[in-house]
Amino acid sequence: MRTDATEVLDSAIPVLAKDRAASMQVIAKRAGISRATLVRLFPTRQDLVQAMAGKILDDCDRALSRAEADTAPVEDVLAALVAEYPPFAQLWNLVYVEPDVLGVPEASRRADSVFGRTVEFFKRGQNAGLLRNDMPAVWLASTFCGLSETAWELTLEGSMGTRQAPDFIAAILLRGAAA
Amino acid sequence: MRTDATEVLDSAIPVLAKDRAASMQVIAKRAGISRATLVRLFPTRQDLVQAMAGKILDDCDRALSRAEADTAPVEDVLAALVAEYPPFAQLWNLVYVEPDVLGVPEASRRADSVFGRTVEFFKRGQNAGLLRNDMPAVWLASTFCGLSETAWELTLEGSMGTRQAPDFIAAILLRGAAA
DNA sequence: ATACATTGGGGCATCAATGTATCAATAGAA
DNA sequence: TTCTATTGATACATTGATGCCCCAATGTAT
Repeated sequence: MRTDATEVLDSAIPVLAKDRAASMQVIAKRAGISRATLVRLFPTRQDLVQAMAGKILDDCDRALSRAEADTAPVEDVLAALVAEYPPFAQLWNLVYVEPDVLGVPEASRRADSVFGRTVEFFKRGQNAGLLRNDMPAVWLASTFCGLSETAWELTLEGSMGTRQAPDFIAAILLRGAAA
Repeated sequence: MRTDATEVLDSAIPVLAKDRAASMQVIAKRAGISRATLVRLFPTRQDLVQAMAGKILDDCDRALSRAEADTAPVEDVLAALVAEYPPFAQLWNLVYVEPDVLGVPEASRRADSVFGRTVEFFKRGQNAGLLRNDMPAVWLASTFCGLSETAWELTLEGSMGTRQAPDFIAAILLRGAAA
């Protein structure tokens, strides 16, 4: 039964989200494997963290590419992007904080690139008249990522259902919390 | 020139926000003091972190007490609370993540209490008809804290002015990002 | 059934951060 | 100026995580 590296990464993400200083021991236990096997898959902690970041960035990449290519009305494209919020939550929560990522120029550059594309997408929303034009797109993109992170944590914690999260993000993002 | 513990804490907060694993060495340097002095002020790392959490919780406490006692229209009270967003951003960013806080029952209990009062305040906003009633108050309170964190990070990073932050939070929180 | 590959467990050296202690330099009050 | 308190610098032992290695146990393919 060969262990699947991707599954290990998936189980490691919420662990590191809870405690960024979680030891390899703890991460392995949560993944249901021994520390030895974990080390075999990811020789150093940096390798693990960067693989995680890589996976998250890949997911963001795919979602953004779909959004960029989509020719449907901007509001529909935005809804589709919101439906794929988890990697953006993780981008905000892990990638953009972990020193092992920011310390490596190449990984850091890639993270910036992904976020830059997110900003561009929100600019497109502004130009289409869907999003407010009185604040820079960077703020809007950050709001999206931040809301995603909030929703993601609420689901991890249990006070929000996974299926409710996209609606929550879309509702607050577009209309806010006013009655 | 006796070193002021509060100033040290204030300078330590953004450092730990950037890198939660920052060493005492780094924290001391950022505060402009030697590691020896830092250790004298806070004998263990736990002492430092808990003092930080204590200060943040105190600030939240004060802001909440003012909001609870304020008899002005709810929208004005909310605006006043939003104007004091930093401690809530830090609550979300540091207190609610640091194992050295969550691990200590008393500190953890206090954090929960503060957040509980925040939720109560948003319930009040719902009952007054100001805030939407189709989602639990916990979601709204989390949204507020999350938006505060986003705004705070944007100011730390430099892409948002300190004076713009409250308006940003209030605008998104109430009306969202739609045009 | 046999051979091969992968895992789990344990031991061990290393390293960085931590916590503790000491002492000279210096700022501020008497 | 003198005395006292506080700081900065340095050294040291301890601790916990890490990275590396080996070997027995287990699973898988031929």
